[in-house]
Amino acid sequence: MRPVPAEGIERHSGRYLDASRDAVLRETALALLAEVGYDRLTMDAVAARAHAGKTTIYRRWSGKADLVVDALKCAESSPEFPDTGSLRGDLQAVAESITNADNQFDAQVTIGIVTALAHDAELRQVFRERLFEPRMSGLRRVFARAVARGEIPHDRNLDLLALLIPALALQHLMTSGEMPEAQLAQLIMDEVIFPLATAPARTPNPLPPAPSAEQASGRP
Amino acid sequence: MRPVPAEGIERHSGRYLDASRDAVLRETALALLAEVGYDRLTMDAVAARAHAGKTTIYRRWSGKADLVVDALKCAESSPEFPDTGSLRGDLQAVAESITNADNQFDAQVTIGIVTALAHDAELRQVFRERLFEPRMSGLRRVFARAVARGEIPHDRNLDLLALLIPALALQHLMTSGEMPEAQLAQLIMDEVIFPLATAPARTPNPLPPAPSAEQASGRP
DNA sequence: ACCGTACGATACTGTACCGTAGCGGTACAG
DNA sequence: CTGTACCGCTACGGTACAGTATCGTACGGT
Repeated sequence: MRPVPAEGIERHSGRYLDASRDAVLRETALALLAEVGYDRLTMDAVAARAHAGKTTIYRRWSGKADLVVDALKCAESSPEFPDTGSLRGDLQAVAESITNADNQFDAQVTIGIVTALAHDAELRQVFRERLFEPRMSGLRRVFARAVARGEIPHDRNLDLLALLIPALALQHLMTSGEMPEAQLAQLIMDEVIFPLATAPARTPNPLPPAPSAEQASGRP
Repeated sequence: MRPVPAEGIERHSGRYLDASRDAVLRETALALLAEVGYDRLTMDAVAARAHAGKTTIYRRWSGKADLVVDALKCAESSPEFPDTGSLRGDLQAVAESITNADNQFDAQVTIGIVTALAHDAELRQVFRERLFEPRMSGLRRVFARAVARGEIPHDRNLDLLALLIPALALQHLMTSGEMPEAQLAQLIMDEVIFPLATAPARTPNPLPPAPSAEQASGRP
């Protein structure tokens, strides 16, 4: 993501930047971000935990914001869910993945930058591209497979369906301080995601489909 | 919430604490909390905006955390939705309320304390009691009315249903920086909340109801 | 009237952090 | 081999903030 010299600074001769320190510093920054959040993250703490001098950090990044954004950009996520052959099996795998370490870590990172997200558009974009979208597309693929199998009707909005899972997980994390237990995750799958995904097409419902939110005037 | 003398401090004679300053300071703290978040909120800013001396603050509260928690405790919310006579009408009212000022303010406050929430159990409890639960019970009443009308089957989990609305709103706020537009709120109601609430009872579904999340062993 | 206290305003102390500079020591290019 | 620039480490100046102290003033019981 960042070539050997930091900016347009020309290096003439002598030693080059030790690329192995880059990764260590990025990982340390991310770990601290998850632990204490953006505002309480200090450069001294990053340097101390990475057993690095602060000079080594500032030789690579211009400051805290630059370091954190770059660390987020370089953190790759693993958003792939196995194809178990059925929607119910896939959703069970998703439910179990919610409690695993990677997801916990991402969630803590998310909590850590929420405040900064509120007034930093660049950070918001990085968050969406690097944390949010990868999770979402993994989930979307789960639902797309189920549509292909014929388990989900074609009129279903898969984006909306996928959106529900991280939204509920994050809310639970905020209100309880911990990610959902496997039991709650399973409950959400059984009582929200699965029924909503597999309910019969909406034509039999005794009301108009209202495809694009009509501005409701009076209602009898 | 806080009687005239701050703590067990006995006041003997002379002037009493001006109760009208309490409310002003609490409102100012809450406003700043919504604007900049807990970590960036400073006592100097509260004092300056309230045209008060810092002494006046510290005479009432022991510090920043105490002030913010007390301000949250004293902030009452207005969680009542009108009964329009139908679930669809009620949900439209809910959708519209999402974009109004009170809700916007509460959401900004929520964002402002998310980071602190992550490692402060007391604050988390106050948040749940004062911000989260009032909203939730307002929503639960909407669904309870619909059950009474016969619009929602009795097997539906109303808590889970109510949970979806703030979860999606908050996630949208985090990823986009703004609360959902009326159009998106309406879409959520039409495509998620309403179908999930009013879908026929789950017995016709080709799978067991799984009423209390059975620890899924192997699935064939 | 008097006295004690709240009030706003300002100044102050102590701490925590950011970002830079300087220290030996060391690795790599020429 | 020599010079340059990296490395970790420590120290420093500058700034921002929490919380306290102090001042003159305005109240309000007694």
